[in-house]
Amino acid sequence: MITLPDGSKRNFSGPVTGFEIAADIGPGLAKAALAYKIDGSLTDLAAQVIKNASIEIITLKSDDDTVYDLLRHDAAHVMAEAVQELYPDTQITFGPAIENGFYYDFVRDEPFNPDDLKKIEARMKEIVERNETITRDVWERDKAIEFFEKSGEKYKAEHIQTLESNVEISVYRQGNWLDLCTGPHLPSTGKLGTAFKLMKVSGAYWRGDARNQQLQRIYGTAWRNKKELDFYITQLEEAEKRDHRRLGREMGLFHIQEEAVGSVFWHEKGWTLYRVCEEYMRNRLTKAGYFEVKTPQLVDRGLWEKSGHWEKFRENMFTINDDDDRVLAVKPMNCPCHVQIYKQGTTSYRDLPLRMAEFGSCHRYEPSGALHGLMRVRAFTQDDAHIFCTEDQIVTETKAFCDLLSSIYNDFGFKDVKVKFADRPEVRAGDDATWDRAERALIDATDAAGLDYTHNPGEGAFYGPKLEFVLRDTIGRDWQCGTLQVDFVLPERLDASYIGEDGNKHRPVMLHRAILGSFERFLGILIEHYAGRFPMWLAPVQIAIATITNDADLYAEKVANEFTKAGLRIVTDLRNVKINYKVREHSLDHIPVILVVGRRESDENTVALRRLGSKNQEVLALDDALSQLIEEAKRPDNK
RNA sequence: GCCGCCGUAGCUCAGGGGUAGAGCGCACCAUUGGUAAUGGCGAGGUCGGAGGUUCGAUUCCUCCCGGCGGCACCA
Repeated sequence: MITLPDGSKRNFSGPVTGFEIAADIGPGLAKAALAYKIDGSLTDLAAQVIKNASIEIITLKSDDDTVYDLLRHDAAHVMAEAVQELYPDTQITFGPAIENGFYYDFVRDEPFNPDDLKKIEARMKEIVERNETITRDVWERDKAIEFFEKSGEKYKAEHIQTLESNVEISVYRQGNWLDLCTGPHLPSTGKLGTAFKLMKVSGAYWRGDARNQQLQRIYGTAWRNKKELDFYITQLEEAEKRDHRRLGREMGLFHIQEEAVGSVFWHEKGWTLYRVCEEYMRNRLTKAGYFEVKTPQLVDRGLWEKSGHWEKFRENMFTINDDDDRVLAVKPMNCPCHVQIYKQGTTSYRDLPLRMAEFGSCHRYEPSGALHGLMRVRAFTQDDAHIFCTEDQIVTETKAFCDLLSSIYNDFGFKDVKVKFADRPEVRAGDDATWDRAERALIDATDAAGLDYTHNPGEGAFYGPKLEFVLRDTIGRDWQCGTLQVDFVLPERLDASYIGEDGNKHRPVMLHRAILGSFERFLGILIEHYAGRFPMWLAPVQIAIATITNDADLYAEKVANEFTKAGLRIVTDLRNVKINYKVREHSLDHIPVILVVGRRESDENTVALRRLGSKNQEVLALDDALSQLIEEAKRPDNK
């Protein structure tokens, strides 16, 4: 007895395959069937159902994820078959479906180049054309190992050996090619269709470990039809247009050059954006009870040895040998310096919590391959702060921090924020009892703050567990920005204390926390989030005042003066070019508002207001435009 | 750091063993115009750097630097 998704039932006298069920329902379905689900688990069409079950036939029209996984996994196999046909000296390893596509990792002495990709893609299409039947066999473990050893597939053989002994060894065959694989797969290579494209070659380590051999990975994308493929390609092109490195150049925000790899040259407009964010943050922090400090860039290695950084973070630190044979490190973090400020004088329990903030300029030696525009730099500024408090205060401080953080993300236009709880890593400072306490405290605080969170095991900082705050941008990408870390270790190592109610010395707890993370990275995210079209309060230039003819110059200057006096950031465009040209230029510059003034406006004391992205304009009295735009341009913390 | 690709004008890119070309931008001239490109004219390049092969290298080879895409890394 088989139950279909619509609730209807069909009887079969004995075991049947998915294909037979589909055929029983109708020839069209039999032709379209790709795989089927038995009681929800995806299976090859050729597999049999032997008991009563509810089943669902999967076709190209079924639920997206399942179909894509099938197509993409098959695409990986077809690609591997093509590669081994073209380059017989190649070994296969793994080739899964991934988001938007697939990849396969190969072992081959010669590198694959872009020309090879074209050839492979063409061969893949031939294999689809051949419509090879895909069949599944179950092999004995030893036989499988022997087979792969003999055919020179060392990695496959090695992989089987690492599998648990009770794991079924299944092999999928298509034409003359076969692969060790758990499946499921399409019934034949023809079902893959041709809506796929090979995208790029890269290196990848065997089992993801940099100590292992590096394999050659070929990435591809695969879709249900050409239309979807084209849409995806177009999307990639659109994403490229909002790339912050491109917008940074086009909008004159910043640049990076080879004499200062990993460091940013902020141009006037970019620096304006930066300052707006910094002033906004400073104001929010002050209102939230923080005070601001500034600590040295170069600090003797002795302090880093005490803090544990010299041991745990040495390879990421820039160091300098001064003339007196001292070794100084350019600070990669601000925490040890903050403890030094904390330790000046004596602290009473009455002083706690102390919320010490710094827009701390840090340098870290990041691996060259990791550098990426503003997103990953070697010189950056954190919106860093350390809250020195008692253990009892962790909960309220955490809650207050979470509230502050969501309010700030909201102001920047990020509504979707997720929280991850990261607990003790393998390499850590402090004993297990301390970690138990720290993790307990942070979980309690998180619960008290009413946050939903997911677990991120083993990803805590070396000195304590942390909350990671992940925001999602307009095009659905996730960015980890904020963090809150509970630290019982550093106060101990650097001997920070306070005098308690009982008159004795106690250790404070340190909460390390950041909201934006680094200004550089956060601005990169903002640029891409808004695709350069910033809301008024962030826009480096808020208003362009453009004249129609020189008759309006005097009036335009008067308008400009009014807006400048009101603190708005404007440009005045009196050039002798057509208004169309001016509108185009300022629109391409992503200036949110263009005020056009001509003879008419000059006579009537008005402005013609046009917003970025709109073709309409609105004529307003100058005073009205002024008060309206002043209101719109207010920083959210001043509203 | 590793693998692959790339480096030609400010930007985007073409070219290719005989010292370079387009579009946009920029400068200048004309044009004073009503909401996303007015027309003309001109300047601008040690072809990433250093070696090598060659009569001759921007072009071919080697090394270095940097960029891009992945991988690894990301307190």
